[in-house]
Amino acid sequence: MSPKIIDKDKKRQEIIRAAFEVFGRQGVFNFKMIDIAKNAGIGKGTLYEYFASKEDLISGCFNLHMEYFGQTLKDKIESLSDPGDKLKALIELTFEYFASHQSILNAMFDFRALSVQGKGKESAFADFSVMYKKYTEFLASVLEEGVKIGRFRPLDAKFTASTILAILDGMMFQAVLGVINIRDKSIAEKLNKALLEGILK
Amino acid sequence: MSPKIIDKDKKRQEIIRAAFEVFGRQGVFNFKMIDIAKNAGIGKGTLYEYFASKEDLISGCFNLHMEYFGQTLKDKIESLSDPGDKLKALIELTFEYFASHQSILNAMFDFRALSVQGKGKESAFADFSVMYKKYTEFLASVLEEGVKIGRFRPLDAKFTASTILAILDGMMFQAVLGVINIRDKSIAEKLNKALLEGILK
Amino acid sequence: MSPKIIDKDKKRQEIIRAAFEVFGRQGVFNFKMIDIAKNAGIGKGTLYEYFASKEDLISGCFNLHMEYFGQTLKDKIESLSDPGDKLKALIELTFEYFASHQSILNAMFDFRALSVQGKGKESAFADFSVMYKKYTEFLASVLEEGVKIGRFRPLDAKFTASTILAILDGMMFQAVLGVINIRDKSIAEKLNKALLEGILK
Amino acid sequence: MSPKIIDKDKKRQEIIRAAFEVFGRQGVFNFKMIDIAKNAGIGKGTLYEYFASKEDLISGCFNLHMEYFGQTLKDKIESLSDPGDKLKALIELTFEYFASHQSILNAMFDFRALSVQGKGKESAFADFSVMYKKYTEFLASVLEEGVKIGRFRPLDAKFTASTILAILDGMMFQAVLGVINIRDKSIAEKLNKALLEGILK
DNA sequence: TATGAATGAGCCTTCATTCAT
DNA sequence: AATGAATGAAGGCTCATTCAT
Repeated sequence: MSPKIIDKDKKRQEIIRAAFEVFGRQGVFNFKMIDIAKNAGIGKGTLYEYFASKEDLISGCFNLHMEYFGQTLKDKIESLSDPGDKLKALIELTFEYFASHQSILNAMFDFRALSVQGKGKESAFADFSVMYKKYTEFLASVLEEGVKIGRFRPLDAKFTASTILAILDGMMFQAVLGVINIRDKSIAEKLNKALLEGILK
Repeated sequence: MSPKIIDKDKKRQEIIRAAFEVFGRQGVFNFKMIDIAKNAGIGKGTLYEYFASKEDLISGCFNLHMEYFGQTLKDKIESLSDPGDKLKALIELTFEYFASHQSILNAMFDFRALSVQGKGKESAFADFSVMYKKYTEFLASVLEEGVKIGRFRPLDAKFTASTILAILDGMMFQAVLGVINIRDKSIAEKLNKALLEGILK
Repeated sequence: MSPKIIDKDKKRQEIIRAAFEVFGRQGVFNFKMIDIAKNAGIGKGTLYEYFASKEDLISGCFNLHMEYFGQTLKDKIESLSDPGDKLKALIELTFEYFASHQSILNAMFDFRALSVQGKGKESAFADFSVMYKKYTEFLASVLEEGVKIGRFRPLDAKFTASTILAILDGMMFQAVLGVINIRDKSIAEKLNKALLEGILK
Repeated sequence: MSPKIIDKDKKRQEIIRAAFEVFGRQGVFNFKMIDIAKNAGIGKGTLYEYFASKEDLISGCFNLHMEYFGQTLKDKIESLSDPGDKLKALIELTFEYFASHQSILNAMFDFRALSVQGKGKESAFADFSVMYKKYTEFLASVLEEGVKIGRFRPLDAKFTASTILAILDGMMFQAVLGVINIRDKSIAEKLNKALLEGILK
């Protein structure tokens, strides 16, 4: 019975939520610690009870949501057996997830910039490419499975996986730019149709 | 049109070149003005003879290369008449351009982050989405032209254009992450093949 | 005079003991309140039940030990009648006291720095010079007594007292620096011998 | 012809001078960088053109004056040949130096506190005990020389050197406390007389 | 009484920009 | 035109102190 720990965890989550709001408004490169504190309704010093530094807070936000997004995908997709359904679900979930977490979506692209160089040297951001590799491999395994059971045409699984990820990624960025509307369900549908018609036998 | 003006322009270009080197090394979010001055072999104050501010320097770098890249595409593509060739050239040129300007590629993704919000309020970066729209429209017009002359199957030109851009964009990012090798010519080829087989009659 | 008061006093002493350990390790200028709380095995807030402020805690530590040291000297010296023995005892006791309270010795020199200026404005530290004057006067009275009864040669009591104190002080500092070993009994002996041979008839 | 270097050095000295004034007023433990900047009549940022950090400034001040004091002693004492004169000069010079640099004297005792522990871990302050050893050895060599040539009585050179240093040190501290007046020339004289009468044959 | 989570005043340090030379 | 010394606004982080439990 240690309610303090539960509170601590809740508060950490609440800070991360507040942080994403700030990221969405001011960007991951321009926000100040005080902005997040104010947005979370706490004092500046309190932030440092939950995060060791500004960088720790940023990577904490990133890690939490990558984990959460990954888990969301995993849970849904593992419940499906047909590789075609899996592919479809993957695309739909990605659109849905970021459609309902617009502020996280914006931040993701800042995280990507952070992950590539600069401060990210030794930090958790080094994992961005690891994450990409993992997703590509997962996608490739779905594709290979589909090919094996004769559900998909023969294809270069690795290349196709990479391409699908690229499309999703590129689309997300266009959503951030406001060029396309991620909430428009027809986009995911059209994408699914195009991909499946191009891949399915 | 005195020689001085030419010198000024040359020096500006030289500073931009030096800046991209620094961006590639330290990122667009972490570099200091002094870094670029040193890299360009000039004094700190001299930078301000050529750029009004740090932000002006960043957007100057961005704009110059977008212009240059756009011109490169335009020159090549306008010399072609077949929409299929145009599409092919677009993809190949994009890969080639960034394959031979790796440091610019890295910086582009930082520019994107900058363009979305934060400092970008009033700056030249607001044009990032404008540029995207322009490219999508251009691509769509190529596609529509191809459809009209019966070279491409009937398709949703706007959606397809958006998707192609997304693929290119996503691939570029994977290159930055080091997950794919942009210099590998077979990638552009495979992409072309897939797209054209999916689009061509 | 309830038992609670006794407990309070005990705990205060215990905190002071813990504080000196911390002083010895981290110095009187760098320690944090939390360090002492942890070292005393109590909560941060509890410190403030026993000391009104950080400065109060520091001066509390200082005062307690000056009192204790003063009392130790007094008890011993008042039991002696011969001024020569008194002088000898003073030197031996000083060496012994700090030899067996190394961490206090270290802290004393920090206290001295504190006492001179800075925070010391209104604080108990202003008494450092008062204490010095008192000791000099006491020492001078011993010397004068010795001169009066013909035990010491005629001498400038005030100056000699000041010099003896200076020697003790300077030696203590060399002990802190690790240049001499305060536990080496021969030092106090040599000092005594030199002083007494120089002072005694 | 590089006047800039000369200026830089001069300004560094000027900052150090201003710093000692501040040390004397506020102590080495309580001063703020802005205090020194204001006292030197420069901007806060300018300090960092001359010193890498607060700690660097402190140790810079300390080192400069130890060097200067050491040089002052050396110059004078090496010009003398008689060990008795050397000893006399050492004492007089020490009193004179700190009598005319009261603010430095105050700061020295803070430096000592710093040197013993805390921040001084890896810093230049670790040299305080080295300096002490050097002085003790120098003093011992003067004493041994005096004994050898029959100017001094036989004595324990190391112990006597240590004691003389202790007296000087202790006296300086009493001066800081305001218990004795360092400008009172009779003190150095009395000390010299006492020492020489005790040491000389 | 004991606690430790919360707080914010305060300070070191950075760095874009200016301007005298 | 070119420079770099000087600047000070700005912001991350610390830590003594408070106070609700």
